[in-house]
Amino acid sequence: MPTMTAAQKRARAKNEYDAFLAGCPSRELLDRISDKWVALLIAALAGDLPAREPGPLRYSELSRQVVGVSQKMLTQTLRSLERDGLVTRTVTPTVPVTVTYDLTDLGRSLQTVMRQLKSWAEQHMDEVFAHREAYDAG
Amino acid sequence: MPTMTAAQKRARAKNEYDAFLAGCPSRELLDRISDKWVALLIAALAGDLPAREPGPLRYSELSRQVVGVSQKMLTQTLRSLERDGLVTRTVTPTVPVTVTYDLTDLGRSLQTVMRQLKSWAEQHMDEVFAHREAYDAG
DNA sequence: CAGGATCCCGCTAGATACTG
DNA sequence: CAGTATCTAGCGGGATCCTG
Repeated sequence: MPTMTAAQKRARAKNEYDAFLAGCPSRELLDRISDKWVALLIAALAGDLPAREPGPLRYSELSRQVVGVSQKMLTQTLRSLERDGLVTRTVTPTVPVTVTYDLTDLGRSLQTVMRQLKSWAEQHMDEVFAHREAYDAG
Repeated sequence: MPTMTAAQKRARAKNEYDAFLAGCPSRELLDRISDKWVALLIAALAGDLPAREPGPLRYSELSRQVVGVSQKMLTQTLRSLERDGLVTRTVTPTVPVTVTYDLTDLGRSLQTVMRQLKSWAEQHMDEVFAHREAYDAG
């Protein structure tokens, strides 16, 4: 995520600075949390996955649960979540070293909201797909 | 948005097909609605902006309210929303032609959820930014 | 007015290889 | 095990010009 999007730069240049639409920090955050892997990692850590209880997970466990994530994106996303205070990273000096990740309270509060999004998707996807087919047919 | 992400292809290739994490339709939908302009357009059409009531908006009104969106992305995003049954597109044969966009009931139900996300961002951004500074300092 | 068609650039996800 | 480093291709998205 860039520090400032082209849209924001343009708005700034034109001196039309709209709080919600362009340069507002909450917009930045909205961008952040609507990231693909962010959503999945938070769900995974919250235990919001079939056959899993909430609790800390190790790096390798995460990479197994979040099917399809590359090492690069996993590390990168975890770092950004840690930076934002949404997850904790705990290193246990065993050999080899053990690293676990867990949600913070802040992270859990976010998860509550994210869960609703997931819920909406699950409830309405049939309807959306029906619309999509009708549109493509017409 | 691609029909199938690289992650999905990989999952399919490995025959590890996880419902929520890889190829599930609800995942696709989550991707869709976490789009930047989708969020903003829905908010705009819902009237979830300073000094605006809900109601239909014209193409040019949208492009003015959603600061920074290009014509291409505006059209593209509106089309996809229409295809998914989230907005309606109404053409009135005046000269020149008048086109208005409005949320459907489905779109409004989504907006309810999106609003929560926005709300979360607005309430917790200070905390997140504090974490961020601390992290960068350390 | 409401777009369609093109060109083109920057970013970034992803693959691969390496390491404490 | 839990990452880091490097390279590259692909495409999202912006700018620009054009039209019914």
